[in-house]
Amino acid sequence: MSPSPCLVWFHRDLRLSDHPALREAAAARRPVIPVFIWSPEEEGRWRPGKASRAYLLGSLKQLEKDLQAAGSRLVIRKGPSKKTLGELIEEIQAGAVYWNRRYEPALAERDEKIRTTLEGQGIEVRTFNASLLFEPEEIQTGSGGPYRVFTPFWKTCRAKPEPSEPLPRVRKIPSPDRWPRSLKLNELTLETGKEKPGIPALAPLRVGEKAAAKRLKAFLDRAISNYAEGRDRPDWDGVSRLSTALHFGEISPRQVWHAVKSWITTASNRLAKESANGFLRQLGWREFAHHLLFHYPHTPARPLRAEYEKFAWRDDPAALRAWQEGRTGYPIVDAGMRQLRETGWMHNRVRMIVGSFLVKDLLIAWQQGAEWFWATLIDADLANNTLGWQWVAGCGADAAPFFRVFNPVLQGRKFDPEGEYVRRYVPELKKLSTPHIHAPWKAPAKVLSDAGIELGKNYPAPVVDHAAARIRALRAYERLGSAERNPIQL
DNA sequence: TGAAATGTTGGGGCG
DNA sequence: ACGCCCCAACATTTC
Repeated sequence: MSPSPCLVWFHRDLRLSDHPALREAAAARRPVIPVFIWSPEEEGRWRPGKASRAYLLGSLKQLEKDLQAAGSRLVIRKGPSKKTLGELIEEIQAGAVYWNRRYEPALAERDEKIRTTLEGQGIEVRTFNASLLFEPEEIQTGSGGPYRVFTPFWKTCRAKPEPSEPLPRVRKIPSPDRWPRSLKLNELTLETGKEKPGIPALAPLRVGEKAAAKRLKAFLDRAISNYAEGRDRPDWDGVSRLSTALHFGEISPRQVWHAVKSWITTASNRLAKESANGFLRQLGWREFAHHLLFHYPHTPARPLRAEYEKFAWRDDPAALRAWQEGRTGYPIVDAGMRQLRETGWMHNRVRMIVGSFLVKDLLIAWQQGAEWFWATLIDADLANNTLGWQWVAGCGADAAPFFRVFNPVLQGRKFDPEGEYVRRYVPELKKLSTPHIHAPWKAPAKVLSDAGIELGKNYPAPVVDHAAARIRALRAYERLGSAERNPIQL
């Protein structure tokens, strides 16, 4: 009698290398059935947005091909996870289900319930860590609680044993005698959402596990040695751009970690080594984001610092739309927002600038920014998105103090000094000379007309005056502070 | 992973 | 020679 099949339930681990669930199942010499279940309603408000779904579709296509090359298939289903798994188990008489864990609160809870149910039915369940260097519970403060400040969090992580080496790629996957039925990928209708905006065009060659490995190699070959400077330069190709691949698990943080570590040992100069360590620290922020989300599950919607619940945000749909569409009149902000719409991605430095602008210059609630990013980013990740917005709004863990207001003109001049980034995404300003590129409203009339720009006609005048908006933001923050000191008695 | 306001210092012009 | 003022340049404080 042949051993019962094992289901390998794919989540955000769309790869064949360093995939513990698949590796263990394949090593057990029992038939393996890789399955992907589309059940977005189980993610509640934070079901994948439009851009994310478009990328997911591409990534699943690549995974299908890669599984086929290993002699296997990807079984695709949709419906409630527990019910769908139950049906599959029944159909193929599976004896085991393996998966790599997810840590988003709703999903972690769902998966634990499924585990309990399956185990109650006598099914073997094994789960693994494939998407973090350090799992949320294993890092604790001296008093046993979660961290709220990055530096001590990361220090504790670094004091632990190194993350384990990545597992080798699974090359041959044992097949069952009979495959269960499967949907076609396009039957998941991942691309048909009606909500705005449209989806970015994705080049298939840039999606999937192989593309992710290439991206990492290219980063190590070129940009990492100058990452200390390059990470802040949206006009350069100075960052890894691995966020999307990491979110979908086309590459694992362990793979990135060890590749960078070994690069450091071969690097010759001190600056390059420091740059690479700075990049590892960025992986630490990703860990920290997951740690926080796990321990403070309410934070995608509500501030970690409770006093910010009372902050008097403005409701301003017109300004919000101007921000979303890249029509604020501040070139660096508009360039970022248009890069986001056109490509589904934005440089991190610019994410901070546009975030600060929404929250502080426009005084619009950070949650509205988080929702827009969620809909438009191909790398949308609940942990990272939550941390980023709470950081910029000053209401999160280890956040920028509220009075730290980015000046979009100075930031533009500092990090896009030639204006190349602005000109790439805001073509109306293409002919404007560099000294004026970040503040067109201050350019002499002749300079503007020579560049073919008519403010308010083919490029907007600033939606707010930054100096005045900054003061307004500080006032709003001040009121929050005084309310805190002198709470209204009920 | 700011920026603006305010304070300090030191060189040079000048009476 | 000296004090005074101006004002960068830099440092510190404040928001």
